[in-house]
Amino acid sequence: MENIGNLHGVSHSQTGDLMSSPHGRPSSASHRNLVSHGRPAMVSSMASILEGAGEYRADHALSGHLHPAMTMSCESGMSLSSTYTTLTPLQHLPPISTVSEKFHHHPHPHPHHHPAHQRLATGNVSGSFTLMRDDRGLAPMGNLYGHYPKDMSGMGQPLSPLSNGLGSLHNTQQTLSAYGPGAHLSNDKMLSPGGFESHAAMLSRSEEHLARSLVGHGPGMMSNLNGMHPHSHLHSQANGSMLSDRERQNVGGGGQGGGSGQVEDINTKEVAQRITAELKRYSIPQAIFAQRILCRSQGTLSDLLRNPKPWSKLKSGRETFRRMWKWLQEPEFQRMSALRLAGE
DNA sequence: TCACAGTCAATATC
DNA sequence: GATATTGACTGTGA
Repeated sequence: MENIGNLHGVSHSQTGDLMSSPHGRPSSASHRNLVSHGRPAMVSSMASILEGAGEYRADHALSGHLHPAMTMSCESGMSLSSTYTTLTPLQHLPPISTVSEKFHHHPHPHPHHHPAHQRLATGNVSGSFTLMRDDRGLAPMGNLYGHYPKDMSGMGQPLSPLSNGLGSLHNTQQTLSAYGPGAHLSNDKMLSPGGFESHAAMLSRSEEHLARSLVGHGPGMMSNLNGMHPHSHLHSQANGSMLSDRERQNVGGGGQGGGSGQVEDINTKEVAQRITAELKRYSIPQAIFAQRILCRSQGTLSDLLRNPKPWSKLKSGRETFRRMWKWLQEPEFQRMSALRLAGE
């Protein structure tokens, strides 16, 4: 937490909103500990990042400072708006029907509110990181990459093995420079500003590609997804605010943007495969990802990744896939930040 | 009331 | 330690 948090004065009241687990099952506090486990040696780096996770929110204050979008993920329905800019309250993932609603802190008959749990913000996938977050995110990232030397070197290139578009996403990472004008990057080393521009074009293309591959419908789809257009998307990224465009669109678009409802069709199998690949790539334990990004348990994530149901057959479960999809859409840097922040 | 979907938590397995 | 499996629970809709 570092500095970033301070920047945002926002606190999410909402925390409460999402607090309860979707089903309100009586979970015990223990549950929240999930996060804590995840720290394999391999993931040491990640672990460091995620580490804080264990204590959800005692220091909520911190999180409060964070960009709302980030911190609250789960609670806020993830929808946080992700915005690179702090100022723009954008959009959001539509409240996940399930989660968001359920998370509403209304007095549940069930005792299970695990405050801790729910509060944990899981990353909002939607992303929303503001520039400031860069610092935080980056540092950890470096560690992560440590595991993957190759990848690192390849920052310029698609980090991910995924053939389709993830690579592009990764590239986006380079955009970091954009995000944070160098300011705090010192520690982050890795992201060399250099590649960013050169990759801009690539990014745009790749992202577009990715979106398509993941989403069942054609172009129309994209627009539906969170209201983002591949093209606009790109531009913004180049500027370091990739989300801003989308957000704007969402905002303007109509309400829902956020998403949750807008996506018509996501290729769940593809998303599952990509998520699996990304988790492996960065040595991110399922438990961590599930908890922080999806607000779900490790078992649930494992099942979803291994046995993804067709989008058409999903109901409330779509929300979980949307979150995964959203996460994939984020630049690498943001993804990591989300994991980390959520943990904090 | 019942069936189903989604999830959790415990446990087994790798 | 991480992941996969599974039984049980809860919410929703017919």
